[in-house]
Amino acid sequence: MSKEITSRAQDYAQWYNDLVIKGGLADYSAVRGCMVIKPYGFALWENMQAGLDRMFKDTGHVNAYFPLFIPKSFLSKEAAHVEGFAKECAVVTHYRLKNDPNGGGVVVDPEAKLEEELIIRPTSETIIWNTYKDWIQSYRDLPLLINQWCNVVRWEMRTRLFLRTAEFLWQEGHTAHSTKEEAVAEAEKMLDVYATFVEEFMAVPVIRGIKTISERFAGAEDTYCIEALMQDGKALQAGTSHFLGQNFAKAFDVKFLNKENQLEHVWATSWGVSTRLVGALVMAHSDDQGLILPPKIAPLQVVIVPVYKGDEKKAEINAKAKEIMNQLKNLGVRVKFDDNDNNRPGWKFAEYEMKGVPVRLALGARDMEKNVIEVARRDTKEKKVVSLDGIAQYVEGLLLDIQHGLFNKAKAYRDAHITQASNWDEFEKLLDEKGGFISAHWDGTAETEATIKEKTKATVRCIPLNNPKEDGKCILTGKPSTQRVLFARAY
RNA sequence: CGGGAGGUAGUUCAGCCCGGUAGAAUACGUGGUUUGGGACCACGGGGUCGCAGGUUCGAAUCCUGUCCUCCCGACCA
Repeated sequence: MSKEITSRAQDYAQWYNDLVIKGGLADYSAVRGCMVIKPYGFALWENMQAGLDRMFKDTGHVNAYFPLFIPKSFLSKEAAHVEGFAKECAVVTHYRLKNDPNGGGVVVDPEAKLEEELIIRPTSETIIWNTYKDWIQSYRDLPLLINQWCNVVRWEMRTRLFLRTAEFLWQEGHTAHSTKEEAVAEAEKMLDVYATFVEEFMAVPVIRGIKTISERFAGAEDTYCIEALMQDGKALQAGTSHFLGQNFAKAFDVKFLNKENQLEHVWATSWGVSTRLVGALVMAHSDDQGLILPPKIAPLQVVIVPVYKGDEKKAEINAKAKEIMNQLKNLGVRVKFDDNDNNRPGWKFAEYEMKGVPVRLALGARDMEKNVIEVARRDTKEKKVVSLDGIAQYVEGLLLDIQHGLFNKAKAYRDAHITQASNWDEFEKLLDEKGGFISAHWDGTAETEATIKEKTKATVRCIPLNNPKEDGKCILTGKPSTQRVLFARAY
């Protein structure tokens, strides 16, 4: 009762906020644009980190850590890069405080002005390439495949929990290669890692694609992306991978001697996903009762709720519940036995639904007599009475079913929301009435893209990889086009 | 950064227009009865009313400034 959630139909944005706050994922903080990630939300992020980190290691990457502060002069070395980030950088100008002589607490000590200001990293290309310069001499030093897990700061005008905050957590991979082909292959490989992770762990289907020039990363030659679709029909960029060409190598003078003993600039990539993934997860699966989390990354996969009638069966029920908990633990299932006596079963049912725990087991005296247990799955709300014999294996299988069920449901929704538009009226109508991705011809110019954005707020989300060629006419200008691209309104 | 709304008990909010002892529900603590979809009774603890100034005999209430949040826009992962 005290934790009612606004329905999606009533106010989608408020629904999302309610889930994040009432589901215990995060809190607002005293700092503008910054949030506190609470233990339950952080556990989600940790599970994402664990899955991704394993995949990075399996593809030959190692972790390192570079400074939070970047000398201002570094940022200006790559023209497009500065352009892209200059407007949203936090700058450190002083290094000391002192007591206010007027008694107003502490003030910045004007004596302690930094000779060169430090930028709090919005991303680390510059500091990393400045470092790589010293690490790379020969083709034998390549490829250099490094990732870092860290926080970054981008001073955003308008923030939303997880989706866009001034400070956020992410990983950024930065690699150096001896050939263009190898660097492009790396960028594509990491996009594939992201897509696999998001689909298999988060159960969120994505479209792999390439960004248009106006949407690509500042300083990149090509930006690859995975785009997901949220339940309100808006697209969300879930991860990006960039082929940086030799832009940063040239800006920071990073050269290597090739086998022919000639100096060449190295080829680069960078790629990242952030805590934004938590937002994507929430919006992809959840319903009006609360969160729905896929088993593979749910902090808690199973909860066991005991149901008593008086005290006499209590010890017996608890003993059995603990036995089931241990069986599940032995199978590697993240399980909790909630024997808290302060809340009644009904309260617990609602609470764990809000928190999105995939499977709930309820065990009472009636069940004990019949050697059964009630199994409820969060995604479909289906309840079933199942024999206690082999219950752990049953639950293990059910978790897999739920994982697949969530993905299939999200994919069916996504596929049903990729619609072709053949003329402008249809295009606008689809955006307003149906949402989702609109597959349409575009003349390939930035001007047209900008005009469409101005008129409809929709942008080209991506040109899908392996996009079929097809002659057609631009939806706006009627000029010739060789392929359809995906438009959508986006987060 | 523009427009709108808001900040009072852990939470949701009333009180503010019209200045005069800070309230409700819920949550929390204790005891008891309960427990198959958000239990009930009794007693109890808890708020310098976002913060800082000002007006006043007196400010949650009026004035000024400032910080933070939400929604809509411009910008963006």
